[in-house]
Amino acid sequence: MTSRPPRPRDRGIPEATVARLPVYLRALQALQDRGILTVSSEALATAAGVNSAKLRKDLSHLGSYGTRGVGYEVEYLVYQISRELGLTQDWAVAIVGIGNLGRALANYGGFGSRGFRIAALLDADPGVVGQSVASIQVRHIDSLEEVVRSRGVSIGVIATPAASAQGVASRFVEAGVTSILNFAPVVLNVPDGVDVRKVDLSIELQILAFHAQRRADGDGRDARAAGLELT
Amino acid sequence: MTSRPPRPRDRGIPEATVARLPVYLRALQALQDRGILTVSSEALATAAGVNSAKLRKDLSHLGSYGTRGVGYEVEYLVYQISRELGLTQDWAVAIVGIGNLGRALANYGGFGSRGFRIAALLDADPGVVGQSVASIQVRHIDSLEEVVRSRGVSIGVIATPAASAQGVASRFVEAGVTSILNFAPVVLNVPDGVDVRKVDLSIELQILAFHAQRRADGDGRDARAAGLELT
DNA sequence: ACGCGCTTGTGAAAGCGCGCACAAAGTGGG
DNA sequence: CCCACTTTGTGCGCGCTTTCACAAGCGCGT
Repeated sequence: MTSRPPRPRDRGIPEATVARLPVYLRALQALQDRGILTVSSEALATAAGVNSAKLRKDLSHLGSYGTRGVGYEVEYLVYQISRELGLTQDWAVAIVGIGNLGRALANYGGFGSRGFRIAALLDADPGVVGQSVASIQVRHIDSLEEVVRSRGVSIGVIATPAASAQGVASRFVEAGVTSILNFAPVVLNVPDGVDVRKVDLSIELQILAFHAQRRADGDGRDARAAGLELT
Repeated sequence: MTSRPPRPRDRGIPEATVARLPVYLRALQALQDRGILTVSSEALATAAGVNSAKLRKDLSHLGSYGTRGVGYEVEYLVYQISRELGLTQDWAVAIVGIGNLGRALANYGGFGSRGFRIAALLDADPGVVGQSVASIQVRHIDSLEEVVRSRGVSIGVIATPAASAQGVASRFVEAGVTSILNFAPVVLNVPDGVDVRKVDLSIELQILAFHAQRRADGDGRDARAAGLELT
């Protein structure tokens, strides 16, 4: 709107677009690894599993980074998306709950290369505290506040059992963490201004089951015929 | 029109609603554990973290299971949602890739109680094959087809490294599995009719980082004013 | 029996996201 | 220099989602 020339990108990037940028970024990095310098929206869209028009519209929210008749320069686009997502800066992450899931997260290589640094691993179990996971020593949950402060943790990951999750979340918030990724199957209660994202392993399975059942129901008879009766 | 009284629910449930039903179900089961028999849309909506009007509209797609002036009977609603999601039947799940994530999934108690049964664990690593995880013996990936057939596996879970995911997916499809839950950070290529859902641990982190950066940008100064300077 | 208060179920409106289709813009060949 | 070809960026319409607001319905107390 107002100052357009010096500021091509708009601050209001649609949420749906934000959710896809990491997918594009990953596809672009894969292309980069293969030594590809330039890519068309069509090719990138295929690699990312989306419609090419959607891809172009998504990228247009960041600015006009393509060249008509040519496509997008891979390296440049990687940089622009990274910057937009905030991956050019360093994010200190603390993981609470070092069970199998916590270990899986700690060992997940993709973090380090994308601007995320695991600053601390915390657990309540004395048998786990002191162990070394992914070359990081697990500390007791009691030191959460101290760790957050001293290491500048800005993102908290909760991989505890459901019963402990709300308590951990509250302590994170109290300590000043405003971004939380929650793997526990509970709805967290946090004040405004705190951003919580939830990843729920079993919800996805249930959605799959719903569709599978739906397919099975319409199996044998025509799916459209089933839609005819009733209403 | 035809058989309406015995079949009040409509087949066309919006996708957005389906994605929320598991959340309602979990909230309801928590209420049930606390001995609560009846709940209003307002209370349930709060527990599930959604707007009450949205909740009512979602439930209305299943049928009229509430009582005006009173609310919803918890037990009845649990049954209705479970049935709609297909959780009253038994789903055999095979998990491929028994690393930390695969173990976390195998040990995740929530599955068994919700209609999902882990029918098999598979891995390519000879060092892992033969181990017992969650009281199930890990078998070699080569027996995937045999296992799917003999155990009636209908849902495949991929928890392998990215490089192996597409191969596993193709084998699942080949073996007749039409529902796949993918934890590997790649876009899977599958034929029409196969339902793939993706859970990506690092994408969620990147979305959090975006919002955190956004908050940080507008910090101190007015958010709108921040849009003026720099590039 | 009746009315009052509470809660559901649902029209209607507003908002958002998706994808088509095309003009604008750049490239390369002759 | 011009023309044919390629690919981006986006206006537009459509359908899905969310939210508001309220009529309809139910139970309870009197």
